[in-house]
Amino acid sequence: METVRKAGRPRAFDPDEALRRALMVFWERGYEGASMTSLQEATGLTAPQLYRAFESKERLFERAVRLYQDEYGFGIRDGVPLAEAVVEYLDRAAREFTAEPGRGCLVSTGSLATGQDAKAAAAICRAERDNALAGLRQRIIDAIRQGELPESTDAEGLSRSVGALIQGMSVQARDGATYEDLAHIVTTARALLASSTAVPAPHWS
Amino acid sequence: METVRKAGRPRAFDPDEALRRALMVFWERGYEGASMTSLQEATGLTAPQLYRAFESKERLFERAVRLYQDEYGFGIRDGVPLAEAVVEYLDRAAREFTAEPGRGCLVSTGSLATGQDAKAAAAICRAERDNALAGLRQRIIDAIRQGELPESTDAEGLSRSVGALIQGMSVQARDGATYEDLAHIVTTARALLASSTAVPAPHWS
DNA sequence: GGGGTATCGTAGCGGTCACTATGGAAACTG
DNA sequence: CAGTTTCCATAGTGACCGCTACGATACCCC
Repeated sequence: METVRKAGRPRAFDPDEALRRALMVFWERGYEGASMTSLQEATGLTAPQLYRAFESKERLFERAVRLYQDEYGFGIRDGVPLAEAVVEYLDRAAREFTAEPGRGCLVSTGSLATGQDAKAAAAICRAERDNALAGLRQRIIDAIRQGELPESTDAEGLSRSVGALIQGMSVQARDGATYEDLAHIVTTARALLASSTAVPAPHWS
Repeated sequence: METVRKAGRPRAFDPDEALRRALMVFWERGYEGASMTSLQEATGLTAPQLYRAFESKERLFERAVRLYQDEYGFGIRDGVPLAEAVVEYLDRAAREFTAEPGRGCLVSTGSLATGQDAKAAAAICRAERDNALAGLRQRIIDAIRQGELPESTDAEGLSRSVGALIQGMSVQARDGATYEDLAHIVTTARALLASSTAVPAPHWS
């Protein structure tokens, strides 16, 4: 996958590196809180450089969300009982949301606004949230079908609850919660899952 | 508490009514999404009228949050087992967050941004969230002390989890979830509380 | 070298933001 | 009545927003 040489003056910066830095700004400040000026400062680029490379703030955010999913995103792990995988999922979220103080999740809390500028960004995040929730629900449905969870399990309720815990952890992380704070939520959720799981709970402490 | 007549031209509008309408705008669009222009349109007032009555957008928001707590806020009910009261709390939140489509909670999701303008608003909301979380935790600690919940209950974890569910429900409500959607979360939380409650669960269906 | 092309840096676009200066109007007091 | 006080409506303010026009510059191909 060589970058093909083309006519014209070559650009004097690495777009991937710029995107990575822009992501950090969006992650820290949210979509609306990240002004183009702050993005220019973080990337060390001028406005036209950013616009030629990424077209608009909205598209830049879209790319940043995609990079976020690729680099920092995570899903429910396969090959282990679902209850265990979900707890791992929550724990990884708790760690990541608090890796930098006051960070949270780019998708969960990076854009909830209904301002004119942020409407597109909010739609992007909403779509990602909806997608994650749907995937989680499907995983639970499959687990029920395979006898991993009792027939009586409310897949809709369990997926929405786990999603809500993630989103709530993101809010609390932005409010300054540490990993130790959020770990309490993970532990509580473990109990919830254990109580709704037919198979005996694994040997975690 | 009569409003005392004073010298000077009387104002031609009802500040309480204006505040009430401003609250609705903040609730629907969040702090940053609610521009002064939109607030003027919603209240039918001019900018100087709003500024004379409320000093600044930030103070207006502060007053709106206070009115929100007074009019729409709710707490954990006394006089019933805590587990039941918490479920009621969650259910009322679910109903309120979805009473208007895409509304959610003013305090939970009305301001998470770190933009320059919204910093004060974010601090107000964060303080309210911290306060609510502390109150919830205290209620749980008291319940444990009174034998209503088992000694082994993790008060920090339970309060943060319930708080996270509220915040997550707010996110999902803003994403378009209906009461029926969120009711699944309430039901799931009921199971969580039942499993961690020493006293037998009440006779709800 | 010359033409084509895409980037560069400078400078600034129109628009919206929260907010206010100003002068007149409407109530009070004495 | 005059004097005082407070609110009214009009018409802006400067700052910042996302974004771009423009002429110069640096690479490719022929």
